[in-house]
Amino acid sequence: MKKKISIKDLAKHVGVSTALVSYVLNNKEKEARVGKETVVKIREAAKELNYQPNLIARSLKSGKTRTIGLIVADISNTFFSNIARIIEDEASLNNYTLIIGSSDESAEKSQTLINTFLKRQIDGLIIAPTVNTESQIKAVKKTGVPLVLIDRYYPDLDVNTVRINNFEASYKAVEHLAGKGFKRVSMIAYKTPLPHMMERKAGFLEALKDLKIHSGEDSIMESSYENIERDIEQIMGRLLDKKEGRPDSFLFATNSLAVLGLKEIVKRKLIVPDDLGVVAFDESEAFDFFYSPITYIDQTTSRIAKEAVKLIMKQLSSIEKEEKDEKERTDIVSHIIIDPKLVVRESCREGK
Amino acid sequence: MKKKISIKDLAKHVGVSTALVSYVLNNKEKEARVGKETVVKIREAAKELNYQPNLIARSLKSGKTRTIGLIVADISNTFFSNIARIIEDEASLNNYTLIIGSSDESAEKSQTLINTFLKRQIDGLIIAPTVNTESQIKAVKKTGVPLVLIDRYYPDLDVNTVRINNFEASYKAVEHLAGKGFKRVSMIAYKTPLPHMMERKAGFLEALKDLKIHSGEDSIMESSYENIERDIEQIMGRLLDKKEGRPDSFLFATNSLAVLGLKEIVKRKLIVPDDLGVVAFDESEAFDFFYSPITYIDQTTSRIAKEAVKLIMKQLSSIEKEEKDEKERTDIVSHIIIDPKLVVRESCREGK
DNA sequence: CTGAAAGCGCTTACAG
DNA sequence: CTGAAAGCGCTTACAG
Repeated sequence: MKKKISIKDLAKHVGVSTALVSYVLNNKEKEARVGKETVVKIREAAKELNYQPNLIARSLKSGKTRTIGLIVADISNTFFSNIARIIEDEASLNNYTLIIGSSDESAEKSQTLINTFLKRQIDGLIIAPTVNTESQIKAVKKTGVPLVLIDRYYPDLDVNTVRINNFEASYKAVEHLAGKGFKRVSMIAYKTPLPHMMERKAGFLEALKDLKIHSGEDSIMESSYENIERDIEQIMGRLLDKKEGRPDSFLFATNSLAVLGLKEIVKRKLIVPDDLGVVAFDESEAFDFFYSPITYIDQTTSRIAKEAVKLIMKQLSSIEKEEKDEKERTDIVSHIIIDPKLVVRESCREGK
Repeated sequence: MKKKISIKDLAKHVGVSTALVSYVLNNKEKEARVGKETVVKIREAAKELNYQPNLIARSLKSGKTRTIGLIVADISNTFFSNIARIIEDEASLNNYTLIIGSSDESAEKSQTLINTFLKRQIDGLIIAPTVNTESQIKAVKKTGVPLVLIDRYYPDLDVNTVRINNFEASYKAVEHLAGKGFKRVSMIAYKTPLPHMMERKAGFLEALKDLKIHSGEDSIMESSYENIERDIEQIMGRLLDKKEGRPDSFLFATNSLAVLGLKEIVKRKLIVPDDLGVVAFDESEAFDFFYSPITYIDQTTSRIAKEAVKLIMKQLSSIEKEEKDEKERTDIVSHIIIDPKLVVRESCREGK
């Protein structure tokens, strides 16, 4: 292992002080009025010795790490990995690096990740928050670290958010199904107090009422996060194997729910959309490949990601400005609410 | 923004030196023989003031960041996001944090990421290398940073790798197709000198020869990485629209190729497996959802990820030991080659 | 135009 | 049992 070379090594090599090396390598030779020849010599030495600055040292000095933390439920879920990818690109454009953590919908893991990231002095934090993390979010907010919630949020917290209009999304989905002649829609959702999910359910119920559709007491069925496979199997079984009053269509509240639900439908050799109409939230390659491509609610992940990074950057630059001007911290909170798009495909053609 | 509190603040608050605080908070009170009461007072103060150590400072001192860098082609690709997820979990078990970058198969981006990660003093690097990055890998190796290549590799480089037996995988796939009576197999692959892809092709060709199958000069068709959508459309068009000698089955060399290829098949209303047999590399939710679930070569992403982290940890602990003993660095390179599993499903039932 | 020095927040060998 | 001090690699105000 070759020892890493430092600014000190460079300084010795050229025969100047470390200060000069630092100025030159940060292109501040003008401000520091460094001699031309010295500049050239330092530059050459840096190249020759393949000098790589130690960003850890710089961070300690500057108090900035140029790192953004991203906490999602599960980075292997397409929805989140798509978002992560765009966030990575946007961050990189601004010279920020991304560190990623998966909370698995566990408040405990979420707390661990938040702590780790804060101790690592991240400059900003983007979170898709999990159940029971309201106090964690509040605590982050109190630290003053730029923060944006994506996808999910807490309405009572005065924190930046980027999300879709979930109520509207569900409403539109039902409207669409109704328009196609479906009469007995069931929604498959998660059992959780998370507001984004509550709103999806509320929009669904409101639409049922307005459109005078209903599907009895089973209109919304809920799965846990922990035992999603078992729960969906059970729920879909109960609904699909009904002798009477079987739903003629489904609204799935996430891509994971849809994927598992569709498996149950296929297992029973029921045909979409002839026997059952289907609309799902989120995207999934699987939706394209189902024999009857699934109509879905596009959350436009790339917009969510871009807006989130933009909000982080905005906060970062206002902090910088305030530090310079020694002004008090002003705190402007934004809520970016994106209009959901219903991407209509084959899975809910005219019902029977 | 509340000022972060440091070890110095704690020391002042309790009325001791920073040294004691550091010892206590690192559970080294015994080695340092700190007084019992002092220990208690320091612990309480730390809790009261909600002290969070600055890991950047610790890293600067220790030279270790407890960070692992992961560079893949694209984190939004299921194959890589699955791997990333397991690596995250394994790293976390060892108290390491993950930073992730996507190279987009570009040697330039790869270099930028490598540089950034090295400057950030990562303790280990896991890379799925891109074309023309052989020299980059060599340079990383020279720095002495623990390194593991996954999925792809360079045979001439003396660097740790974790990968499947690609030759064998293709061979098995063709064997399977042949066994099901398919007689004219085409492989859809990437045009790239990357060895893992070359071997997939070589295994394919060898199997064709051994099994006396052939599909003329079009047995292997190659797409670029850059224009994959356009290329696949063109290639599949050329093969599928043939008047004579149309392939009766396909081996797709990655999940992305398969997904696009299947779209072309569907577009032409050709039926899998009646008209065409299909086997693909990698997993994809889409494979489960195709009306005829796709037979695929399972790369067992979780094993790849776990072995990769294990190799990093092994290097890390041997470095530590050597530092302590002031021994010379010994350099043991491992190649973990995982046996591919063919997961047989519907997409290549008995051919006609 | 250039150098010496302080300091970011920690850790740790050393002295007492 | 405890404190003063050096040092990790950088940046930057200050003095000359």
